[in-house]
Amino acid sequence: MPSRDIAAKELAKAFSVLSHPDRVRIIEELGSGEKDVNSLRAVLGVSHSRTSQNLAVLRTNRLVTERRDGRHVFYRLSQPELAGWILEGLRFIEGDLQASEARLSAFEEARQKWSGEPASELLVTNRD
Amino acid sequence: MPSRDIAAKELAKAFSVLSHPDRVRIIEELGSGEKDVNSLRAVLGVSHSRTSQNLAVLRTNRLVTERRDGRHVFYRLSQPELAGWILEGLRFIEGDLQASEARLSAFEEARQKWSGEPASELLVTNRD
DNA sequence: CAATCAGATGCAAATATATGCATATATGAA
DNA sequence: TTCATATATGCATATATTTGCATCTGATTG
Repeated sequence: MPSRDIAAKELAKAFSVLSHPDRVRIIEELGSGEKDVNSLRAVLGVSHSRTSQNLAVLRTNRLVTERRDGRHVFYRLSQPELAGWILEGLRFIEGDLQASEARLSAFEEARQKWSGEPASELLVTNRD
Repeated sequence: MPSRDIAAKELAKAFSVLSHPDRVRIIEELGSGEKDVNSLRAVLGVSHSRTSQNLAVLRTNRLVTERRDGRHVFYRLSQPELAGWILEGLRFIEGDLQASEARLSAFEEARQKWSGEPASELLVTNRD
């Protein structure tokens, strides 16, 4: 398989990991520091199984890493720079300026949340 | 539905537009200037229907714009920087190692082929 | 110190839904 | 009519969601 096919396939796969609302939200939440499965579940307001399975997708694709502490499993972003890259891309993805209102405001909201302070927790504690 | 949910959904949908190998390839090919449907079809080596349908997805989401010239329809990126941005994303895929040797060199090769000069055509001609 | 129990999470099978693709058909320009 | 492209339809595959069960860990009880 030609190199460009391989690269395109990998890129597409990477994007498909990001193309699920729950996973987007998880990344968003983890942007401000590690969280355990149950708090993610609570914030997202979805079933534990759904939370767990979407975390599995992120984990399998190495977007997050886990840390076990007792009965709880804490997740964090494995490549914080990734969030920055995504952030940059938003303005290209929104295409020309006539993208739908919904999408534009969604991007705006994401920009604000994602560019926020990078996890006080990550900087200070990191106790394990 | 809370605005965060809406936002996450929009973001996810935006990413899903990029989560198909053909569409990634189209974007990268258009990175070096506008092309008509049939040359895209030829480069990708897929059916015309498939080409057209994936172009439709990109068009609907305003990532590309069309220009008709006689019987031919030329496509170009709405935001030319999009191609380069996606290409940068390769490094995150490489980043989470376990990427095989073969894959790494495929990435390298793809990078070279895709990072060609950014469309002299866009700068000069634009004849229509 | 077992033995047991409950909380937190993972995993699997079944079903629902979405997406991709090829074939066929339609449009629009020369 | 023919060429270039677009769209519709139906089927196959993939992805998501729920339900139920398994596992692991820490706490409790006897």
